[in-house]
Amino acid sequence: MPTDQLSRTFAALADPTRRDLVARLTIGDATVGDLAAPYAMSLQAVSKHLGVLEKAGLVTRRKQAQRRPVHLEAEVLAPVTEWLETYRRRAEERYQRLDAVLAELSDTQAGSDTPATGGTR
Amino acid sequence: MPTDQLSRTFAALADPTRRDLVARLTIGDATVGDLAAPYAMSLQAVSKHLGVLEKAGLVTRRKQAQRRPVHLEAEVLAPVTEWLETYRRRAEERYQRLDAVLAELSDTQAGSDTPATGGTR
DNA sequence: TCCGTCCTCAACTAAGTGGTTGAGTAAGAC
DNA sequence: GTCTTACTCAACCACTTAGTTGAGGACGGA
Repeated sequence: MPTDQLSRTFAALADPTRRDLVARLTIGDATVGDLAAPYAMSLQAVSKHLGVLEKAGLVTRRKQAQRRPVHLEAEVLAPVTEWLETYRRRAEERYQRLDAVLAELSDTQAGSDTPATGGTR
Repeated sequence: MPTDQLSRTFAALADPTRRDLVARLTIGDATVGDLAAPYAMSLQAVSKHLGVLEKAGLVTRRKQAQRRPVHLEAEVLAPVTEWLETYRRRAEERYQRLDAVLAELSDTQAGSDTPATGGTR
């Protein structure tokens, strides 16, 4: 896994179990045992998943006696959303420019019967 | 890598080279060779990266003589953004409820020394 | 027809992932 | 003290990933 922050966050969310953990943590903090209960995998496996989320900064673990309550740090989702929105928007703008060009082209064609001069494609 | 769509998309974006490819493709379609040029890795490696993006549905490849122009399918970013926004919002709502509880608690403390008679506000 | 360009496929390697089990640690309960 | 709970750490496994090199296919140009 590459070491940059955005990559770590994307990678952390590229697993259904970890996304489910994040989803459940929006309800409230929970201990490792509570979190692990619903899954058909060992507690250790879930602890590892939490480790991945922790390295990505998505989650922090407090100490409370033997418990280790897990807390969601939802702010770090923001840069990810931002990246996605930036490029989705950029792509959309490009389509709109393209549509405009096509519209102009078909106007030209409609206006005269001479075939388009600059026929690309 | 798990086989569900959302996981594939997150995983595809969890690599800086692939994110850069997506970013550059918002400018416009490009051939594999053009895309590979700036990177310090083989053409084959870039072709593999494009394969990953293609499996995630983020990209399609046309045939045009020997060229294989790559096209970005930006719509598939939407479900990812949606997932992120859903849970970011859910977490935020929880914080606001928590803040409200805390505010009420400190109001009660500040307002009188007799314990709260009823919910103020 | 042969040649060069553009690209994919196949095989391999090193490193990382997601799971397992077993052992160990820290802290409250008795 | 001893026991139990809640968890982490370490070693191991099968599998995937990101890169490499080498070979080859498809197509346009001379």
